[in-house]
Amino acid sequence: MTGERTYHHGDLRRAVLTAALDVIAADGPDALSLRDLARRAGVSHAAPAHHFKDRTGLLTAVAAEGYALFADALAEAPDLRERGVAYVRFALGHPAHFQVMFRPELHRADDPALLTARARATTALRAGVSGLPDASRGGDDRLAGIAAWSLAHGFATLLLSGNLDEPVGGRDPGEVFRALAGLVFTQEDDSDG
Amino acid sequence: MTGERTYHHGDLRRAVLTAALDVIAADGPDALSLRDLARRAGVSHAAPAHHFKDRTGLLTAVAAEGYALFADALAEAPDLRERGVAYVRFALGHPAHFQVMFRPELHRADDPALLTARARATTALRAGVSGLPDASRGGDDRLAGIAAWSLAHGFATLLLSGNLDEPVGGRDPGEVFRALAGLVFTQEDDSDG
DNA sequence: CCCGGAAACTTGTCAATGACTAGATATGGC
DNA sequence: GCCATATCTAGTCATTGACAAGTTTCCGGG
Repeated sequence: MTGERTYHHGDLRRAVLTAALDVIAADGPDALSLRDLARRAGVSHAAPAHHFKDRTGLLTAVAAEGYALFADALAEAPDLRERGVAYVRFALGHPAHFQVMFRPELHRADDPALLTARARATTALRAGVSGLPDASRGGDDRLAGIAAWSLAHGFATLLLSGNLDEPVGGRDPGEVFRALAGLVFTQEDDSDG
Repeated sequence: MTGERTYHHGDLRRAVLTAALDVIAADGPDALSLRDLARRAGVSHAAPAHHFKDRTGLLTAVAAEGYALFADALAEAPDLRERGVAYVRFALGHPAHFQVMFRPELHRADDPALLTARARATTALRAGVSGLPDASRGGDDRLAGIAAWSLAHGFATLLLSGNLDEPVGGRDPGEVFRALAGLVFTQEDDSDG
């Protein structure tokens, strides 16, 4: 399978998508060039457009795939704190997806696949707020949700942009976030430990 | 002064910088084109390069100016909570600066002006952590600092990307953040109210 | 078997851009 | 008044995204 060049690539869509993730993870979405991806896949410069329409289409596909994976990752977390840990781990484990997901100006806002996947992720994200102990909520679920999301998102974002390199040191970021959450949301009991 | 076209613009550097801020605030840094800025300033397409070297140079200048303004804004805040409020207000009040500041891949990392301004902002940012009541710190200043920064940065970032439009509604984001901080850092007394 | 339509891919082209070079013009110190 | 220099112009090149039109392969119906 590797090396056979027929007129039909076989799975050009996946190949381009994967190459795009490599480039984005290494140099950010701005460095993405359709023509470069075509070269990597060994096809003509216009071939990718057939699968993604244009650059925005490709990035929209990346975002949609990202939100789908994100929703899965969040759904596996048992409680709010672990959801936060999963949030951070996803950002570090899928930096390309994550970066593109939270840059709406890169997307086709009305793409059906994107909307569906994002809705699923949003649901998974909100699911856990009611699990917070009362003392931490201060009686306002919505505010607590914003706080939790902001904390996880800020931590993940700062990590990805290299702004927390020394403070975190070599420690596992997931663990650091667990400590953060413990510090910030006064854990009285919650589910497990 | 408006309309006089001499060979020398007068203050092309400032004019290009200001135009750049407009474009970035409206359409993000990706939409920035040196040639477009030149057109807006009424000069030839290569004129901006003389002041900023290249696109990266311009964005580096934006980031440097942003960090300088940011440091000033943070320095005026009396305590940690207000520093967070100032953080959020800065992000919303200077969206172009803020966006560029936290996208290191857009900068010339070794630019002296950038390094100086960022160092000043970092100092201002860290200054307030020791002001936290003990119960909130959990004995770890560094962790509390990360928590505070993550919360403010996450909230600001999510706001700017349009992800908190409905939850925040029409309320003043600074006020919302004040509430967030009160919820998250169990305020026992702190300075003012 | 083959035939026709559709999907996948190629080739060619255009306008826009960033970067670079060389040259023209104004400015300010002396 | 004069010259070094900062500022700006004009011209060029390679790269890119987008689009149009043509070519090759695939696949299902007859």
